[in-house]
Amino acid sequence: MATLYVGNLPWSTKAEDLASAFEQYGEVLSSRVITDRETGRSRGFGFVEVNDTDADKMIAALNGTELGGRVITVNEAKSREAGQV
DNA sequence: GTTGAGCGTT
Repeated sequence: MATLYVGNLPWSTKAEDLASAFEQYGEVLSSRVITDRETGRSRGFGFVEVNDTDADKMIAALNGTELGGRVITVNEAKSREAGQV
């Protein structure tokens, strides 16, 4: 699988919003929106785990598109932990 | 009741 970084999200975006948007273009395994640790508010970005086979076309399909009224950024995420090799 | 570049959590 592959992890996608999704940035420039509106504050109101939730993990399920990412999932429903990405599911249209490929297989979404998991989705997560990063929220502030202390306030619990959205940080305006998140991550979506997708099938590696679909990752490339999903980035191309969703990067620069509109979600929740804002144009989002989609890239392959840098893994903080396992997933590399 | 806010903000706006950036890469999270066991």
